[in-house]
Amino acid sequence: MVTLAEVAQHAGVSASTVSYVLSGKRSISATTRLRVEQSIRELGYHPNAGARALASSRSNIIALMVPLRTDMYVPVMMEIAIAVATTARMHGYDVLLLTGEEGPDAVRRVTGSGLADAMILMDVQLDDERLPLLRGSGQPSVLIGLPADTTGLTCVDLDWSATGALCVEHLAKLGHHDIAVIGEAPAVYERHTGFAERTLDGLRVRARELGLRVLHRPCEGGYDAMAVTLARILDERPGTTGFVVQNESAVEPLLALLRQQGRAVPEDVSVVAICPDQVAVQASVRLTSVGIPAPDMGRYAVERLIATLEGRAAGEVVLLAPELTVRASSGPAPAAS
Amino acid sequence: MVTLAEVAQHAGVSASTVSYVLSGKRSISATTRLRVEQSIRELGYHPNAGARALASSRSNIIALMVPLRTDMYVPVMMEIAIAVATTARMHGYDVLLLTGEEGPDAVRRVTGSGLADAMILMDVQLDDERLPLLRGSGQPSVLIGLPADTTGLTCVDLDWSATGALCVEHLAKLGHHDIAVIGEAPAVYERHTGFAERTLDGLRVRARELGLRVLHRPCEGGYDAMAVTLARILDERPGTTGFVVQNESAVEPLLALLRQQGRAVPEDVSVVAICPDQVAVQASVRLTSVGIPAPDMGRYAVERLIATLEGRAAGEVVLLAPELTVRASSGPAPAAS
DNA sequence: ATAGGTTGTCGAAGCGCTTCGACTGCTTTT
DNA sequence: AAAAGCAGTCGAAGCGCTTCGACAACCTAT
Repeated sequence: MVTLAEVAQHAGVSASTVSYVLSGKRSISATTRLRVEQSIRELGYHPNAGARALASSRSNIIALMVPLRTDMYVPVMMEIAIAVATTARMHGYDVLLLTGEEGPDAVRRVTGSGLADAMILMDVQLDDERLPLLRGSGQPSVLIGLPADTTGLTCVDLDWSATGALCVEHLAKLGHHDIAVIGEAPAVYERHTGFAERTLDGLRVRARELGLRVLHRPCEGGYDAMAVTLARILDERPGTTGFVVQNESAVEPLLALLRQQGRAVPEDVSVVAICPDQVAVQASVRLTSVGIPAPDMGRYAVERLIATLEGRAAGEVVLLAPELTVRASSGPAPAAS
Repeated sequence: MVTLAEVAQHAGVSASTVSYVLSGKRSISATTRLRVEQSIRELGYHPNAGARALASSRSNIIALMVPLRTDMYVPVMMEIAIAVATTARMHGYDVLLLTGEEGPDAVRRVTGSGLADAMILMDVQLDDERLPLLRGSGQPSVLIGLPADTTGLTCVDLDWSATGALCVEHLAKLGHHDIAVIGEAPAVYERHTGFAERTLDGLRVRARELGLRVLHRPCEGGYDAMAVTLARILDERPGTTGFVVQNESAVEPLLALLRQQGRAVPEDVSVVAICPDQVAVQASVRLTSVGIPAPDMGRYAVERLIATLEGRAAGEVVLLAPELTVRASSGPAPAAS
C-alpha cells in the first residue's frame, strides 16, 4: 500500500504539500503540482479512507436507508437508490446501504461512529420514529417522503396531493362522474405512509370541488385480490367509469379483468395510473399516467444534502410537480345509458 | 463526541483496557468489564469508524456493486441487495453501494483506499473486465454470477444450466415436442451475461437428449415486442405447444396474447417461467416456474465473503440447485391434430 | 521454597492523513 | 528604501483507535 509520505518522498516535497495538491486548499506552484501528480500516477497512490476520515472528521459517505418491505413498488426504490449512488459519486461521495430493519438504531450508530457524514431516509412515515433522533443528533439529513411535521427537516417528494388532484381533474374533464381509486395495500395505509394518504386527500378534495363521486379501496397486488376488489366496487357503484390506480401491481390485473368482463378501455372505462413512465408504456394498454420521477427524487435529495453539508442550505421542503401524460387508457365518458 | 479515552477515564482504567473490553481480544476480569460497559452506556460511547479503520486496517465494510442497467429484472437485484445488507449487518459489517457505472475504476478505488474490506460483484459477464483487477488486487471478493474462467474466484449463482434443463424436462414429461424459449433482451446476450447463455445451453443440451425441438428468441419486455416475437415463433413453428420464458417482463404479455388468440393455457399450450415465486403466483395464470432464490444468493455471498476474510475459506463455486414448482400454467400436450 | 505459567492491566508506539503556524523569498505599496 | 503583503512550502501536532511488549500479581508443579 502506497502512502502519502512515499509520494512526497518520490516527488521530493513534504507530505503536507502532497496533501494540499490533493485537496487544493492552499495554492501550489504549477511545477510542484505537476511533479506530485506525476508521482501519484507512477506509484498508483490512493488516499487511505480511514486516515482521511480520522484526520478530517469527514468520511465522504452518505448513508441511504431503504425500506426492506416489499409491499411497495420495488423498482421505484431501486431507481431512487441508483440515482442517489450515481449523483453522490459525481460529488465525490460514496453511499452506505442501510436497511430499514435496524430502525432508529441505525441512525444512532451512523451518527455516533462518524461512519457517514449525512443520511437519506426513504419510506418515511407520517409519524416516523427516526425523526426525533435525527433532529436531536444534528446529523445533516434529507427525507424522501414527507412526514407530518417537517420543522427543521429537509424533505424531497413528489407532490402526491397534487398528483391525486391531477388524476381526478383529467377524468373530470373527460366527463366521468363516478371514480374508483385502487389504492396501495392496506398495510401501507395502516402504517400511515405519507404518500398514500396525501394522494387520496388531494384526490378527494379536488373531486368534491368538481362534484365527482369517489370510492377508495386499498388493494394488494395480484389478480385474485384485484378481482375481489373490482367486484366489490362495481357492485357498490355500477356506474363507475373512471379508475385511478396507485398500486402498480394491480394495474395489469385490472386491465385484464375489465377486458374479461367486456368493458373496453378507454371506450367504456378510463384508467389513470400513478406509476413510472416505463411501466405505463409497457402495459397491455398504453396507460394514461402520472409518472413517478424516481431519479429526480434521488438526485435532488443528494444535491440538497451536499448543499447542507457545505452550509449552503437549510431545512426545506421540495415538492416535485406531478406530470400527467395522456396515453391510450383514458377517453371521454360513455354517454349515460 | 465521546472518545475511548473519556470512557477509560470515567471507568478508571487505561484506554487499552477499554479497547480490549470492546474487542474481546484479551481476557478482562468480570468486574472491570462490567465497569467499562457501564461507562460506555452512561456516556453513550460509539467507537469512531475512521480511527478504527486506520488503526486496524479493517473497515468492516463490504462493497456491493450493483448493475445500473434496467434491462434485467430489477426486483431480483433489489432482493439480493437487501439480503446482502441484512446478512452483512448480522456479522457486524456495513454495505457500500457501488453502481456498475464506474466499472473497473470502482474496484481500483475501493481496493486502493481501504474503503471496504471486500467486494461483492453482481451482473458478472462471462468475460468481465473487472476480474483481472480483482485477481490482481488480492481483494477478497465474491461474484454473484459465473464468469467463463473462475480460477481463484469465489462465485455464487443459481445453476442456470440445470434450470434450463429442468424446464425442458418438465415440458418433455408432459409430452410437448416443440418448445419455444422467450429469452432476455438481445442486449443481455450481446454482452455475454453468463446466466442467459448458460440457461439456453443447459436447455438445448437436455432437449437434444430428449429429442425435442427448440426455438430460441430473445425478447425485450412489453406487449409490442412480445407480439412481434410470438407471431414470428408461431409462423416458423406452428406446432409449438411449450414455452419457456426467461424474461420476466415478457410473461404477462405472452399470457395475454395467447388468450387473445384463443390458445388456452394450459390446455393448448404450456408455459414455464423462470422468475421469483412471488411473480409466479401473482400472474394472471398461476405459473409453473423455476424460482430465483435471490435472498439465498445474497446471503451465501456474504457468508462466503466473511469466511474468506476470516481465512476459513478459499475460492470456490457454489451453484444453487434450481427448483421447479408446478402450478396452473403447464399441462399435458394436446393430442396431435 | 523456587522456577515457570497464567491472568489482567498499562504505557507507548504507531496507523496515514489534515491542518495550523511559521518561514522564505518575492512583489507591491507608500 | 522600508513596510507590508502574498504565494509557496515545510514541520509538527494531532485525529481516536489497536496492538505489542512489559510487568505485576497470583497460581501451580516440582
